Amino acid sequence: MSSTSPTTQTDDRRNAIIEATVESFGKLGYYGTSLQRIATEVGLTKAGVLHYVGSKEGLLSLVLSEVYDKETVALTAGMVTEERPLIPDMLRRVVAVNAKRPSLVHMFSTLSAEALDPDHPAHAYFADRERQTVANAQNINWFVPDNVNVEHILQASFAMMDGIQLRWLRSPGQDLNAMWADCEAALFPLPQWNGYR
Amino acid sequence: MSSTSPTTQTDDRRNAIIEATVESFGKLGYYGTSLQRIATEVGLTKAGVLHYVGSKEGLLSLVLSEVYDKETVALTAGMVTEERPLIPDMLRRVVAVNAKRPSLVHMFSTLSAEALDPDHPAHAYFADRERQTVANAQNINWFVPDNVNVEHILQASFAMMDGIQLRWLRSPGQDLNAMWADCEAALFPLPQWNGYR
DNA sequence: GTCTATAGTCCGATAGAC
DNA sequence: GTCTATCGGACTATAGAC
Repeated sequence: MSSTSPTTQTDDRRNAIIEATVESFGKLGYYGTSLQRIATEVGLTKAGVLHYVGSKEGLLSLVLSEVYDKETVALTAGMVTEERPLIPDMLRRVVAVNAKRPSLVHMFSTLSAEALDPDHPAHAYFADRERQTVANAQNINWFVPDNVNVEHILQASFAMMDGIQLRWLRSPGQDLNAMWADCEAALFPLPQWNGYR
Repeated sequence: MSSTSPTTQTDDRRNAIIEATVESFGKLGYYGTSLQRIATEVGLTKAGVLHYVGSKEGLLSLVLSEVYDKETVALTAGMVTEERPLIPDMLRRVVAVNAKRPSLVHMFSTLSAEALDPDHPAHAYFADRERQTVANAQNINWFVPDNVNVEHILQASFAMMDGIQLRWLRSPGQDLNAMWADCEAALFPLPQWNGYR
């Protein structure tokens, strides 16, 4: 073994393909994206790109699986061990992460709408993802005021987050964290949620 | 003048084109929809469809303008004259209308995500629509509890509605009105909003 | 690992017959 | 008003040279 960081050039290509794909899926969706576009972006031919991803659906699998491991799991799972986990606190952290990755949020927003159609190649992925997000969060022993329905507030919160992210992406120059702060004030009004957020 | 209902057959074609387009834009988006698909659906050739709509962008203008007049304006505008307009009440009415038009909601959800991209032919339409929705609602003298920020609660509510409609469309067989009832309970908690919803 | 070449299909749009 | 025919181009994917 002559190299300590193996296949660096191949990995660079892979990463370039992923980056270009995230950008294009966000902007044009899966149907609107062509292999030629990705190829041009990374300086290859169509055949060159296909060598890496096998097919157009391979592009999709690549970006979805790549992102899944790195983002979705770690965030909520990390709060299982906290002593006094607060829902508004968790939501604020998710938003803070997303605020730094607009292109990823853009891709997920575009694909998740396109994938409402049951025939879309990513439909099952997004349906599972929705189920898992709520299910994961419900495994935590949240510290909330009396008479609060945890399932309902989680569902409502994640729905609002999707909607506010769409608005954030539509109007450039806005601060997602600030927009969410206003949402938090509406979702967790202060007499009731004093000490719980 | 020999006919009392003029150009009936032409109008029928137009309506068939609109219906097929709403369906296809929802399922496949603007980029994913082909004139051939619409033509096949309404029993014409591509050239036949182009006779009615001029171009592919004409399809888009057709469905957006057709829907705009009939839906968006009437709903919130009608509450300006009410004596004691309630925000939760208005939202419930909007949801009730949408619950009966899943294909329209589907089209708007898909296109509004696709049109996040500033180069999308419907980008300006959706940006204006977002501005107008909040602006219209702010012209009403809502009856709300003290210490409630009307602008924030409206923005948060419409964002949540977008998100819950995505979830509704993703999982068939759910009742949108029931899903929204849970959201309403979270957004307008009962000690504070007693008598205001 | 990357290329060229090509197959085969589909695209939006136009011209012109009827 | 609807058709056929056609243009020029884009698409995914494969085969095979280097």
